[in-house]
Amino acid sequence: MKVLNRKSEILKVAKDLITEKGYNAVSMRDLAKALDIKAASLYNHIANKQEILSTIILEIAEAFTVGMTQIFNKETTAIKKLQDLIGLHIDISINNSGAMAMMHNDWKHLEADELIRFVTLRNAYENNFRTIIKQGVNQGEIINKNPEVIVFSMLSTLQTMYLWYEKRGKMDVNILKTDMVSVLLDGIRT
Amino acid sequence: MKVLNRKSEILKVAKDLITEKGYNAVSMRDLAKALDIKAASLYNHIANKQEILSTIILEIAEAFTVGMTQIFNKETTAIKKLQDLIGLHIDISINNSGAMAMMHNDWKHLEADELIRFVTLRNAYENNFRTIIKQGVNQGEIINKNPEVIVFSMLSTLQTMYLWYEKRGKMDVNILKTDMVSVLLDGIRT
DNA sequence: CGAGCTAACTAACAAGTGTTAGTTTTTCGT
DNA sequence: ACGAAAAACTAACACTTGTTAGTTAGCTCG
Repeated sequence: MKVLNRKSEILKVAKDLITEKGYNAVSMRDLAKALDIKAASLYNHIANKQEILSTIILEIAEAFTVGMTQIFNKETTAIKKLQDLIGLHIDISINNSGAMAMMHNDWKHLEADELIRFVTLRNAYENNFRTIIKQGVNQGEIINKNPEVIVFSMLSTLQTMYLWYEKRGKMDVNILKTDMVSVLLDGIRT
Repeated sequence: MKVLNRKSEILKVAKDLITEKGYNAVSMRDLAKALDIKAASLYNHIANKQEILSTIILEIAEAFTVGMTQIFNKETTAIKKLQDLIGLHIDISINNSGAMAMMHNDWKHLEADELIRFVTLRNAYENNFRTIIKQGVNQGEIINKNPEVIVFSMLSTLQTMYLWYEKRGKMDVNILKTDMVSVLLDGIRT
């Protein structure tokens, strides 16, 4: 089988390094050294440092957008949509923890058009999430508290899951999904 | 009244700048310019750049440790302790969003002893949290799911609250507390 | 007034930054 | 085995980084 082309390898190593140290703390020379080449050689494969950041972050942001659009447009209850969203986050987080970390920590180092694009995607995602919650409230499935509290408490859990999934002995994905649904929707009290 | 001394002013401005751009993206010259002085003048007040980071992060980390210790040692139910912890996070987050952001984003740029101290505090905090959850499970107050899922879903919500409290029209603190307790303990289903 | 302290300044350093130009080596299909 | 394409190299650029040394201006208090 043909292996990854060089650009993909560079992005993979960059992902690991930036996840560990942060975008600004990884120099092009650091990245080159990790690949056992010289910094100038990187420019045969990428245009500049920003491209590394924007490629990785926008790719995963768009994966979330695709997943959200699909779920959002289903003809089903708000609760079912939330269950699906939890599943979506788990599936993506588990296979892309590096990109998740970068999206979480380094999005603010995006520049110009790519920053705008990212923020637009993120806002659209949040708005869809909020709309689903409000539908659930209107249809009596979801408690009538401040929807912002609900939106952000669910989202912050889902968005930082990548942080602890790795660390805490990778549990079975299906068990994780049902546990997560149970905790987020029904709370933790007996 | 005597105003803040110069060092406190510097730390305050640094907090705002670093919150917005990240530790590595704020140079000593940036910080100096925001204070209308030259970079070299900063060194009359602080030893080096690290001191800014460690002072701010360790101060707030220790505030959490103090609060946790108090709550942890109370003679009361696990549920009551969790309610108090939610209150603790809200109280601290509301008045220290800059420091919260730095603790969340920039702790990995701490060095040497201060990094060790921070990680130690954070681990101790998490362990106490986990212990409370397990006590609750043993006493039948809390559902018998994987405690890790419960610990991290609560903690990630609490730790990123600073991100959205400001943005979303600062709600009344007491309402926020009861809503948060309700969502985190009893879920969102009717 | 004048000593002492606080807080600012200028000038410079050594190291590290992203990036470019031009060149050489390596790989690979024909 | 040969030519082309891919991927590496060396050398250098202009600029930014944290930090130090040495000096000066302004305020307070005896």
